[in-house]
Amino acid sequence: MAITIKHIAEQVGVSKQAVSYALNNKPGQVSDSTRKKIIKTAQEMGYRPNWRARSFARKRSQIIGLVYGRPAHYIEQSQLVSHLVQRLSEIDHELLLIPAMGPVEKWAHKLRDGRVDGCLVSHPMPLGLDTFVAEHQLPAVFANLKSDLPVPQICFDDVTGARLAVEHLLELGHRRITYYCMPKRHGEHYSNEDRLQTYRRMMRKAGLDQHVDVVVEDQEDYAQRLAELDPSARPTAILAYNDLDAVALMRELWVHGIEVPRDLSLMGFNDDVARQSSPPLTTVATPIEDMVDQCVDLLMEQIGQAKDRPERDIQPVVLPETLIVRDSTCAMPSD
Amino acid sequence: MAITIKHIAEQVGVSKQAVSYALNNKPGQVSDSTRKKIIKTAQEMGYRPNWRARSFARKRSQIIGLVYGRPAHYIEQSQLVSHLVQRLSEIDHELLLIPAMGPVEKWAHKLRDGRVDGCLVSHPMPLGLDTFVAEHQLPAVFANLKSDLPVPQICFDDVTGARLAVEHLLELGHRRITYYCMPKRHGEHYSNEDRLQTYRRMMRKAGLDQHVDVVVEDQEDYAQRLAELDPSARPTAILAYNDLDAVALMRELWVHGIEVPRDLSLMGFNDDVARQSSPPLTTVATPIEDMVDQCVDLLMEQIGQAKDRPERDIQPVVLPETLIVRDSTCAMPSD
DNA sequence: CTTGACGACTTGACCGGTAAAGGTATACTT
DNA sequence: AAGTATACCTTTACCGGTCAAGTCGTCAAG
Repeated sequence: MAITIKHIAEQVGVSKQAVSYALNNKPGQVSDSTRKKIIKTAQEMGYRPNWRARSFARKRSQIIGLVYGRPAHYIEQSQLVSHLVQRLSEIDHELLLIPAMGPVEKWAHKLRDGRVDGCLVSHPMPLGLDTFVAEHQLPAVFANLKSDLPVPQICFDDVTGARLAVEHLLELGHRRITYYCMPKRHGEHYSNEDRLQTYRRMMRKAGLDQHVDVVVEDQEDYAQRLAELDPSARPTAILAYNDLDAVALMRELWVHGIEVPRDLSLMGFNDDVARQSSPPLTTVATPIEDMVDQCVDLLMEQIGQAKDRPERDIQPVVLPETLIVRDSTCAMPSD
Repeated sequence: MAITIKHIAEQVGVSKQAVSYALNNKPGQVSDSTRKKIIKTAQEMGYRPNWRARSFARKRSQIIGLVYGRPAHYIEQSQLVSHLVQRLSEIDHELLLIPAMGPVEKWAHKLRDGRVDGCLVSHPMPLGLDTFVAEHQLPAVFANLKSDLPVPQICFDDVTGARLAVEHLLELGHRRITYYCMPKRHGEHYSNEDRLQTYRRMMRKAGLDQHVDVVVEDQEDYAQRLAELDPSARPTAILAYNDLDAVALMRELWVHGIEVPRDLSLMGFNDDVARQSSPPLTTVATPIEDMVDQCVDLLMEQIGQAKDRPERDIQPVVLPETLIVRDSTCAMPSD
């Protein structure tokens, strides 16, 4: 049987409430001497506040939910999760994983029934969650997601990021540049759209319309097809939608005898697994940690003001992306 | 203001308790007609049980904690986490991440104060946690960890796994085989010990004592040193402690002009990132999903019987490992 | 006709904290 | 000396469920 404040109260000879005051450091409610006595006894008895009772009474669980879609994306998210946990622990909060499977109604109630104080929604956005959040005015932040609804959201400047990427490849002398991404799946990341559009615009501007070659494919097939092409017809550079796809493609290319960057320059986005590949991938970094920090701040702000609710101002925050040049891209041989 | 059972009770014209009975499908306490009426009203009013109140009253949170050490290990754990979440959701539970930083006393109380019903401890084991768990008889399972204390634990058969690996390399004709691992850090995985010992034993048995060359090093340095060695003195095969280290080493080797498997066969353990490398890594798979399943079962068993506590029988469960041959190992040129 | 069993509720207490209002004594005004 | 502020504690109620015991008809058995 665990120790409760009642036990301490009896032991010290004061009321429950006095103990509560003392242990919560409420100022001016308890004399210093009794406070010390109470704290000492609590420590001696090994008291730990019952977390369930406390969150019930306080109407706050100190838990933040992370809502996310397909579990396969976990690797991509490991940075996010790890930094998020870190950040939350600094403010004495914890992270609950809330997989979003099936229709919103099936699981979204978990965000309203008190198990979490607020939530962070991560890519890919479960269909209809923005509606749900807006409707119930839930404390939530959409991380790296875009929604038209007035929900707090933080995302990256993919337009600039893609511009940097294309510029990098152009500067290296590449002309046959392909944008590469996987088929669009339900709830797909908006980033792809922005990156793709920017790529197209940049290519057009550079007068390379005829080779605006966008591929949405299956990896193995694609590598095979590239290998069969005559090198003079093959793209000399590929800009992949993200690092994970880029690295996977790099492997397939290797299998088919195309070596990066000797035969083909390849780059990705996100700077997540980019460092692990051979060769290390040139990429456009998305500052995940900054994003997490901002998400947490925004979320705490919402939770704090939960009562007054002075209509939240929903300015989507946009974070900058930066080019990181590694070894998977190189200049065209000057011929 | 959220709907509570009290509201429903008033609406239907019955007592709170009747509503509770009806909604929890307690048999023989409520007539079918009122039950239906209650359920219908609850649905109409959009009732959702207050999760905080419920877990307080039931003394059960339906939350399982995942205790883990250094956050850097997150990638390795993504399979575990993703499958664990999946599995828990099937039994209506959720996963809370509990990072173990600093001394046990600082955070282990979280496992006792009711925020989780039980926990799964993952690699690396926080120092002293087994003692804590044993002492307080907490519902917990140590996943892929070994402890001498009587705590429930599930781990892999690393002896057999390492044997398979070495046999594989020997069969390919390799003789200069090196076991490669990173310097031992606090709370290091026991697997390394078992794998290393088995490697040594196998090599001795094969009469290759003189070349029992175990390296514990820094990656970049090591690749450099290998590159500087004369190929005839260099190991022809490296068995890395895990895939992550193996892949990282592969990259460094590539940088220094040593190509896998042409110049050197390389393999790892775990089959986590093995498929992503170029070339795909030969590895010894550790069946994470099986492990998770067993962990969950074991944990639920403990939680269920929490009251009677018929002294738990602590038989460490051992799961088999299997060899997966991919493209990073090949036969020695027959000379 | 009584007794007992049972089904279908209701009542009151309780989980372990917290919030708010309610005493006292002491000190400080005026 | 009466009024009032203040410091320090206690009392009571409450959060929203659940548990266990109690009530009250009804119906069957004795």
